Amino acid sequence: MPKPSYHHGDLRNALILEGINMLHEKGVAGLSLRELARRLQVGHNAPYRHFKNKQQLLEAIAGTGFRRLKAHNIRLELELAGDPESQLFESGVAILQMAMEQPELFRLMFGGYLSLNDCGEELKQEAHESIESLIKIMALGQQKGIFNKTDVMQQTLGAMSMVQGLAMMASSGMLRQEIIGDAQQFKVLALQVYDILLMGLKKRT
Amino acid sequence: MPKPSYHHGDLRNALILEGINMLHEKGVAGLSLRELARRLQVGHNAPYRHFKNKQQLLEAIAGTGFRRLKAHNIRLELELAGDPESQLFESGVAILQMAMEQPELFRLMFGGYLSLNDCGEELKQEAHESIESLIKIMALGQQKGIFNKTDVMQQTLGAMSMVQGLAMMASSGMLRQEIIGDAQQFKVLALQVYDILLMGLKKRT
DNA sequence: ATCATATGTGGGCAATGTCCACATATTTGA
DNA sequence: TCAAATATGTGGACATTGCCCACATATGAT
Repeated sequence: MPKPSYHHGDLRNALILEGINMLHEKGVAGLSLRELARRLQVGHNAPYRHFKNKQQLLEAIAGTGFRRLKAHNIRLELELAGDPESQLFESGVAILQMAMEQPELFRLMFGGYLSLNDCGEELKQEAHESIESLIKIMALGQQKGIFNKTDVMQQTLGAMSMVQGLAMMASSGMLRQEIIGDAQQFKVLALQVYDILLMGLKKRT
Repeated sequence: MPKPSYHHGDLRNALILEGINMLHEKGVAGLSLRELARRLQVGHNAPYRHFKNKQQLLEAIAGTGFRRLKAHNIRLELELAGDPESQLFESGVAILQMAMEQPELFRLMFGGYLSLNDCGEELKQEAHESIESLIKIMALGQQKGIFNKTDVMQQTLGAMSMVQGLAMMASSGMLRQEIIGDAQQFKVLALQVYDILLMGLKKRT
């Protein structure tokens, strides 16, 4: 039975979902609560019953992204158990893919729109959890003698920096046209860049 | 003689300078043309005589940043001629410093606010020139047998990715508090991360 | 059935980006 | 030299936005 009723039923989720759409269409600056409400056939104030302000909706949207990354990483931990090198690669690929396919979401998550200092504790937690497995990967790699034995945090930060940097340049269009022609060419380049990281991390044999 | 006249005299530059101030105070989203005009004691439409829209002012501001980086890199080319390793390091330090001291400007330049695809040809050129010397550095390093002999673009992209990634995380507050306590600690961490990059680039001897 | 709470509605306000017509300097050039 | 073209600045206007308010209606507990 349809619900042409006063209440929407699941407005909170609908806001997040349609919010993601609008984010992809118009970027984070173009995401408007009022238009969101219009799209969902709802008064311009209804969103405020579910989110204190625009920032909080953005945080919720970013949260879905972080949870997706975390889920992916957990799957990798199972599927590639004991193979930190592959885990590192695949987890990097996932971020790259996200940056290419949903650049606006990626930028919302990692571009500093939510200062992560003054945003909800929940998002902070989710962001942290999304990279938690990376720390495990590096620790495992060191333990197995694959990666150089140094500060785990250093290596984690190094790996994150490299991947994030490449992803950010890809998503911000900095090398969309100048350097990359097609997706294939980008894949090759990304692989080569990954090699540099790996050489920097691996033990010299 | 003071000029209490109808015309401001050098509004365009004043807009850019005060724009940089407001950028640091309120971030790129909080930069408002109208408040800018108010601060400069000028009608709310005066800015439009010098910039077609807000985006164009942002491009001009970003341009100053790119020119500064370019100037710094050129100076390095002279001062550290023939020492690509030091050039690479110092040019990375400059970016890190910018990201820490003027995070909002850094994010404007590299955070994808100006899609770099649909922005003025001039800015594209300036952005490109600001990283041009990095390409020279890598080529020189390979030539001198310091860096691995592979695709120069690959190494350039790798180096940029690592530095940009670290800088972006630093400027976006992602590791402001979680990982870093004071500036000293960050410097150490940055140095360690740089080591990973260097090991990835250098020839195995 | 009643009342508290959750959810949605409309009005309103200040701020913003941008368009317009108009005003005033400055420069040009005949 | 002086009128006309151009550059620059002004105020008014409009749509849009985020967010606050009081009010309306639905839902759920007692």
